[in-house]
Amino acid sequence: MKTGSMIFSFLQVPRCRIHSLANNWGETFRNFNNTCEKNFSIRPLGSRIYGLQGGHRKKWTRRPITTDTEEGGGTKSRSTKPEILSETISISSTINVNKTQLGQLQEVQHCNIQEIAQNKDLSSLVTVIVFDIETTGFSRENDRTIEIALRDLQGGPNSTFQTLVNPQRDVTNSAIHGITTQMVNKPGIPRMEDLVPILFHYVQSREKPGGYVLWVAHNARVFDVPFIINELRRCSRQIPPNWLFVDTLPLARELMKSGGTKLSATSLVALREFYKIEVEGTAHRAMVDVNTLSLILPRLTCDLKLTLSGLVEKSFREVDIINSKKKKKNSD
DNA sequence: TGCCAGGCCCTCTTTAGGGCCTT
Repeated sequence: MKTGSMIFSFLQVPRCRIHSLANNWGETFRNFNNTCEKNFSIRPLGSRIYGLQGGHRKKWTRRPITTDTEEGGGTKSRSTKPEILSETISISSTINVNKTQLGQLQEVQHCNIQEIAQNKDLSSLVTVIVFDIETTGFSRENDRTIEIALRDLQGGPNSTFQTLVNPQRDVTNSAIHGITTQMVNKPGIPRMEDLVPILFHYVQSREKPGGYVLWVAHNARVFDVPFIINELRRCSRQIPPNWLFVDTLPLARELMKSGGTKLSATSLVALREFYKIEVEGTAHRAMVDVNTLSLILPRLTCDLKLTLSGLVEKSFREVDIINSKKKKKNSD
């Protein structure tokens, strides 16, 4: 067994001006749970909601093996009361990459979505993670990821994960997201191959025993998921078979088509304006967009009367993308 | 030389084309 260890200080962000988000978050999920069916039991985010802006203050450091988890290790307990947090925080997690464990994970058979969706105890099996990536462009072949952020909607300690990624090439679309070549092309920023085992380990730590991870992103089917698949392939890795994906873009289309709403477009911005969601920070930074979508998701699913089971039924797997590609290739 | 992303959806369509959506 080979174990690689690394310290990942992936957040050094100002925890400030998030009071409204903290309130919205709890309120959103309370309303959502009250309105929707009981089996969609996402808990309100508890005590720790981290700053949403600090893109320029994020810092990756690689250090000798130690653990310093302010939020998650349980060594330091904090109030669960949402509060305005002004100090800069640093979260570190010891990442022990156990290749045997990861190998076992990949041996799990590809899941049957219908069977999962019909599980009576679905909420105890599914971890819902909203995620977003920033990239150097739209091409999954030629472009690279430069930032990744995700939020486990269960909330609680260490419910967010965010880092810049070194693409080992110039960033030519800084005007879109504000991430420059100088910010990511330096030794302190992890390359994708460094990040993947850490990310897998983090996600594994959020999974429920024998459960599934439901990844949610806007335009996930066409952009984020194929992009991630290609990134993993370049690292000789695969999507774990217990990962499912939900694309909120078709959900938005469904809502728009259903009529009775003033939703006029299906972009993330249009949805944010439609639901009157205010989020601190600049759009097109990964964590800001994650927070936006995290607030949109419960409202969107509620409007569509979608339970967790319904959401799982609308999910897709890596193999579905591969199969649809093959299908298209054969029909061309 | 020409292309330079790709899939979904709509319609003035289906033997197609263009807009939307993601960075």
